Amino acid sequence: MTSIVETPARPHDHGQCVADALAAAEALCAERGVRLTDIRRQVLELIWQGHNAVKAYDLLEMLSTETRAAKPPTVYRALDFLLGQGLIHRIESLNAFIGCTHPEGDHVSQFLICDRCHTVSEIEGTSVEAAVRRAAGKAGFAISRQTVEIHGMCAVCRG
Amino acid sequence: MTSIVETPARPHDHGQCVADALAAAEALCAERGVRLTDIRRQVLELIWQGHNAVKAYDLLEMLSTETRAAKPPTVYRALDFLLGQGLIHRIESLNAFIGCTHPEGDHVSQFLICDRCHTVSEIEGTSVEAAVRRAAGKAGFAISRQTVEIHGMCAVCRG
DNA sequence: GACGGTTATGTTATAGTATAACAGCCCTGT
DNA sequence: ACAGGGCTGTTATACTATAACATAACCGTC
Repeated sequence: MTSIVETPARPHDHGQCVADALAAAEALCAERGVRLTDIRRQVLELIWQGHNAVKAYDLLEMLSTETRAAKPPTVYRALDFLLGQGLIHRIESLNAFIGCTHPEGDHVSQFLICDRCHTVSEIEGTSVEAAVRRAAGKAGFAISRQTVEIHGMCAVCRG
Repeated sequence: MTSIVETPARPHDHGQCVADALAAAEALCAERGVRLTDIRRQVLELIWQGHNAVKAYDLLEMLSTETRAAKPPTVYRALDFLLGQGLIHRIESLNAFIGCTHPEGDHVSQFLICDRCHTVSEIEGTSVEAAVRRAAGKAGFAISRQTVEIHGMCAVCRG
């Protein structure tokens, strides 16, 4: 079931978030010579409807019209593309996807996930990453991908 | 701040690992007054067949005999029990399960996952956790659960 | 040892997540 | 225009997980 969760998190001009994200996506794709097609842009925009993670089948439903039902590969292909370009992240512990807040440049993905309002925010700063790197280094382990997902309750929900 | 990482990929007496894990599970369940039934023990033992994460439907297959096929709820219930008792962990990024190496006492679960040999090791030590806690604290975020899964290549596979 | 409550397992069905494989269309460069 | 590659449509299916209800096993009490 589709449910676009209102994010109680700090009020802000969310239209601006969406506009910024889409503009950045346009620019990056142009720069890289890849195509941000209609479907891909639509999916990205739908994911950006809030600061919460969105599930593939909810996107599927949102993409469907009265006359035509979108099918899974359509949305999964768009998601694969957006993941590949670093425009979205996958939240493993939710089987869901969220817009990346700074798609220019590589960065690890580390999230604070509020289990009450479902807001997902990226952890800023490098200290967690540095600690992970040190721990991995000690084990002689070569990192290729980090998944850091912290569940709990955000400041707003704690009141 | 030391992070001791186990290196299970190296040769070792794995029978001892399994025996230790089962003995610890017996002891903990007895102490807590919960029942480590046949199915639960079987599932735990199957998960401990190696230091790699095991998928639910693989367990299902391993539990099935020629005459009788085990069904999903059977294995998922056992997994739920084992998770609840802290005897196994779930690896979100693999949809799979792995034996916990120190089930006594609470601890966060943080893993190094080799994408070549599929060995999963727990990161011991508190430095990553401490960094996560600091980052969450800065955001006023109350942690309830951490998922830290680092993919890459282990020392054995690199060397 | 029968009884009744609780916990565990069996069984059927279905929900939810994701990809394979092939066909056809559209963009782009020549 | 046309050829090639990339994108989308479509069908089918694999994989992951849970709901709901029926039956059986355990356990303390009488």
